[in-house]
This record gives sequence, C-alpha cells and structure tokens, in this order.
Amino acid sequence: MRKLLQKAGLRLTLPRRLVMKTLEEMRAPMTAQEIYHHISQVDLASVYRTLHLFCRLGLVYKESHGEETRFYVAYSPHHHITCRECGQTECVPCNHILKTIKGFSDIEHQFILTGLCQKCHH
Amino acid sequence: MRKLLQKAGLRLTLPRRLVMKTLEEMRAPMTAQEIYHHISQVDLASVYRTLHLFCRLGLVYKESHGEETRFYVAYSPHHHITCRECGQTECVPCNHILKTIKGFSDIEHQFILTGLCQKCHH
DNA sequence: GTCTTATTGCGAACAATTTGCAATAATGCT
DNA sequence: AGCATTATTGCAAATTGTTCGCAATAAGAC
Repeated sequence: MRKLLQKAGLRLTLPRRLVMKTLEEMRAPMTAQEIYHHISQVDLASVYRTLHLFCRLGLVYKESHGEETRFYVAYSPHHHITCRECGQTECVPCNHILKTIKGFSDIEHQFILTGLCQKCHH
Repeated sequence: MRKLLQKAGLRLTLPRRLVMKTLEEMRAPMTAQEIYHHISQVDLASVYRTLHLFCRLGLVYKESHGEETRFYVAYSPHHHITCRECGQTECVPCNHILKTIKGFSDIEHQFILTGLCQKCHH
C-alpha cells in the first residue's frame, strides 16, 4: 500500500492507515459513517476522501446495499447478501459469472442480494 | 393500473399517470429527477412519492447505477448494463439465476453491470 | 353536483456527501 | 537530524438528493 501510494506521489497518512486498518479488521462492507465512528479521530470529510482514493486505486470496493453505500476490501472476488431486516451481511463467492457481454468492454459488475435471514423470517 | 390502485383505496391522479407514462415511453431506467424534468408539471416531491408507491405496488423497480438511484418498469425479468462513460443503458435478460440461497428466504437481487460501450472504448 | 378524504404543491427540513481554505504533517534533500 | 516543499487534513460552509408538514386541490362515491 505504501508503495502504491508513493508511486503516484501520494502520502501514507494516519487517516489513510486507519481507514484501511478498520476495513481490514472488520472484513465487512461498511458505510463511510460507520468507519468514521469506528475511528473517531479522523474527520468525516477525510474518511470520504480516503475512500474515494482507495476506490480509485482499486484497494477498496464500493456498492449499494439498499439505501446506503458501503465500502469493503476484497480479499477474493465475491458478492454480498444482506438481510433487509437486520442488516446482517454475508459473502457469496463469485465464480466468474461474466466473461464478456457483446458490445461492451471493461465490464464491472455488482451482484447485490437481499433477503430475510432465519432470525428475521417470521 | 387503475384497478390495482383502487383496490387499495388509492386514486389514479395526473402525477401518477404521467410518471408511469414517462417510464413506459422511455423504456429505460431513469432517476427521479430525470422523470421530473421530463414531465415539468408535477412537483419533484410528488414524483418521489409516486415512485415509492409504484415500487411498493411492484409496478416499478429501483436500482442503483453507480452514484444514482434509477427507477424503471419491468416488462420482463432482466438486468441492465450501463456505460460508465456516456450512461447508455441496455437490458440483459435474466434466466432465473437464483432460486434459493441457504439460510435466507424471500430473496431479491440486483445484478448491476457497467462497462464501456463501443463508442466510448478508446 | 356535492361530499369525503387521498393527494398535491410548496417551502422548510434532513441526511449524506463534497468543497474551500488556512493549518498541519509526510517525504525528499542536505 | 533539520528544513523546505507540497500533499493532506480538519473545520465550517455549501451542495445534492430526498423527505416532511400542512393548507389547498381534486378523485371518486353517492
């Protein structure tokens, strides 16, 4: 990570280290605000700036879970399924569903699943 | 549509007719604001209220394309692929990819694809 | 046509995210 | 190590997208 930043003339700062540390520790998709509350020592604006940077560098991925935008570090290609009731999220491994779709290149995809987990299914 | 509304004690009003007409004519995912600009005779708040209602009734679907939330009328189950450069959107038919995922019920999914169309791929 | 009440338009309120700018701190150089 | 350069931060203000309260309006039933 330090290398990657420095190659682009960027600096490895405390906020950047803390945001990455948080995402790696939690190993779950988090909103910018959640990350901010977890750190409580870095300004919210900086959390947003850091997340944008990380996404641009491909260090972090961003997706929408219902209403909110969540960010996460991808250890391996996978998708998430979220309980619409309690928000609990699990990973669903992805087996290279897509190779090419005619007429488009450089494809990115988000496969977002929501449902009710056993606890919430009444 | 009139039937469906009346069964629930709801009325078929001008805003509702216009929002649905717009979505049906455009046959593409649109943001609330786009719909609002296309109509220009209905208040933005009413467009939002109408879209929420339609989603609740299952007449309209909602998904996130990158930063924005878009709504569309589903003529048949399908997904969308959007060019990240120019925003052009096409439909990708869906062949019931998911039946059940262990531990979750009542599953809903969004398969969001973005890429570069031929015009934008340089 | 009249009555009832669901619905609208308007403006204000919110929440999430972004931006401007002076102060701060990471890196490169000596 | 100390200093200079400039990327980055924190703070506050601004923006954007969406929602809400409420009096005025208009669908639908009789």
